Amino acid sequence: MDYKSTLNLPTTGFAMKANLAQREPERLKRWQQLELYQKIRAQNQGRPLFVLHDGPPYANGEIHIGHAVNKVLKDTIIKAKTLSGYDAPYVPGWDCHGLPIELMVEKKVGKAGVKVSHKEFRKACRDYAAKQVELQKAAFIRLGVLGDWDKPYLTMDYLFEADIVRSLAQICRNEHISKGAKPVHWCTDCGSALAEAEVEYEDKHSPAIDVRFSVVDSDKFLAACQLQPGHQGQGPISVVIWTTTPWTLPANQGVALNADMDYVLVQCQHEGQPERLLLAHDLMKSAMLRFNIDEYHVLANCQGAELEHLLLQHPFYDRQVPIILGEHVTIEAGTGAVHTAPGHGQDDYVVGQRYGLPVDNPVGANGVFVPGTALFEGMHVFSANDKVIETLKERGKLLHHHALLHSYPHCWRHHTPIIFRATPQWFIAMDKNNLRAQALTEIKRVQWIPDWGQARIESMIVGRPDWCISRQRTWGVPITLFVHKQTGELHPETEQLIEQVALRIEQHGIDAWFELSADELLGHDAENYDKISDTLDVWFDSGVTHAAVLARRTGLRFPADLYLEGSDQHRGWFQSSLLASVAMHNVAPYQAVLTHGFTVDAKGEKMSKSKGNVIPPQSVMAKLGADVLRLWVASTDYRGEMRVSEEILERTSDGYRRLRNTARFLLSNLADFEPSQHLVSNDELVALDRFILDKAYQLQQDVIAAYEAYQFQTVFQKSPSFLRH
RNA sequence: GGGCCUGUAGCUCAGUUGGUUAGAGCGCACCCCUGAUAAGGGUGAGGUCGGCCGUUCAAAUCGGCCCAGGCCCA
Repeated sequence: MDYKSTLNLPTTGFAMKANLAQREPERLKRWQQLELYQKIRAQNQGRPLFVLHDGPPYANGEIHIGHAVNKVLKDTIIKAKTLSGYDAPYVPGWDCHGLPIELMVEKKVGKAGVKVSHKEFRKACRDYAAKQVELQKAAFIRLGVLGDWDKPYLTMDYLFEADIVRSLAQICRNEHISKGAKPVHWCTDCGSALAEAEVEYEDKHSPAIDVRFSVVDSDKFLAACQLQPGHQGQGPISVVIWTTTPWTLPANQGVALNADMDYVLVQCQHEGQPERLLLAHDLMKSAMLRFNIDEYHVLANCQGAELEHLLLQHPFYDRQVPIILGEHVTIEAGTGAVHTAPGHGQDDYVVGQRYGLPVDNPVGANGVFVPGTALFEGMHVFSANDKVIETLKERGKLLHHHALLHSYPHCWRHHTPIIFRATPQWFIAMDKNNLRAQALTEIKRVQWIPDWGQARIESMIVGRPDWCISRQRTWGVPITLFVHKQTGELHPETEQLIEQVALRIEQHGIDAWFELSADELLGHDAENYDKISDTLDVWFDSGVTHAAVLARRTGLRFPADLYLEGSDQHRGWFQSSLLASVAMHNVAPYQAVLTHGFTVDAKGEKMSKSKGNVIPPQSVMAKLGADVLRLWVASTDYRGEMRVSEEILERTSDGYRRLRNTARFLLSNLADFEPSQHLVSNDELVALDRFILDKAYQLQQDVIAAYEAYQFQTVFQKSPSFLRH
């Protein structure tokens, strides 16, 4: 006899075994064949719009687990919003220009302008980026992320490139652009700027010198040191600086001390003459030893901060330079006083900006002092070292001189020492036309999740220097400006000219600018103008996605409802997007910004290849399935660091099985349930049923509230808890 | 070195304005079931709430210092 029909056995097509690794790809294929994303778009048309704008990952390399976290969070929100009745499109994008791609391509085809033409090089970059996009796209699809994968946005699309240029034009029109100078790594053999990655450190012999900067007003100086009357010592007073680049002294504009460091004024005799020297307390002994001075005593102690703004005499030029304060001054070497040439050093530049010091650059592209440079014109910087030392000696400013072997940046191609050299650059000026203030106003209007994001980005905006948007690179969107050769002014028709260029770029991509001859647009006037050959910082590209995507595509909207990225983007994309958008439209490009933390290992430490604690998403998907990876993301509080390990994923997998089995049990029990026949009205339900229905309703409300607040870990916590009842 | 953030059972998380023996799910141990079976049920163990010092009648919760870690700078 067959008892099977007499028993209430589970009846369901819902398999017990998930077998995710095998079955997920089949399901994804079905979604694709169904054109599921497009169907959802069509069906939800007319519903309230919810725009989550995708921040473009950089198109280089396999995705790592951080990418997975980011995309899964976005996808979860998109799907939850869709279920809540919104039209929630998702247009993924990629960041395609920039140095990392150039470097990869250089390895394959050689340097632009050397082995291949710039045009061929750009073509190779475009092809390379396209391949990387496909690679990452496949991984994102495999993750189960639903979106417009057929029509993503690429910052290298011709139309996108044209819109970048148009955005620049608008920012120009709103008068936020300024031209300035900034020190960059410079190879005098290449005659060009080098990127960070093109610099290699090698040992080099340099002359190390200690130089006197005489105090201009002794009384004022002594008062600042709070020196007791009658114990003031005697002889000239100097602040002593130590440097290994004597050739940068012609560009000196200040002497930096550390505000919190202790300094001493020392009475001593040098070559028979009494004098007083200011040195860092902790470096006094080593300095005196170096100067070969045995007898000395301390006249006064003070902190660096007390000497701020006092004036010093430049050692060989007729100018006075201020004492300034900078955190970069340390007691590692030297005297505790740092000669500052804003045109020849990064730290010097930054601190110089703070004090409004001029960015003086007397050195030409070939490393030779430009005509008009007193004492040194026509000399190459490294051979000028001797002349500088000689000059200092003549004027009694040289305290000591010795040779030093140290690690020094070199050009990776020529293996010759490089210099820092200020070159003309384009900036988005933070304080021109109210940009910083308006950005800060807009920040207050935005909802920051978690809320400390606001303080974080605020302090960054308050403190940041002007945004240098120019790069001297090949694979980037050109700064399409014409500058008057004599006056340095932009062409009066700039706005209209840029639109003409943009139209050409729409047709032929960025090559259209590089191949353009100025007289095509300017006619006879071309001879009076320089056509800028700089490219834009890639952060500018991604910073204007709101213009090139949100405002451009139908079905989207500017500003977006939500931007969602890792917390590093407070300095990156959130900031570049905010500044670009405020510079263009005076408003933030987003209503809300959500950040997630970084993935770390079981011990809470950073993942790295060398530590061997990296968890590739590909292997998780292959072993446990994308849904387990997604459930891990959903179950983790993303506000802080997110821990992942084999064990954590195993636990997640356990949780997944439990959820799955419960769903199967419910489905099988409902297999023969016909609502029209079997539905029981509320007042006929037994108390236990009413109790559980109420519980279920409460849970539902909690879950909806958790989704609204983007707190997926709450959903994950509460659901199994309920299932126990 | 600076700004911001994190630190509650093996794992993931709750813990409301400071107030009784600090909770949940998973895992673990033991037991039961063996027609929901790569399942299910029951019982139980497990925590110096990162550390120290304060404020308070009372601190996981408030304040200070420190430790470990993360992001961004220097």
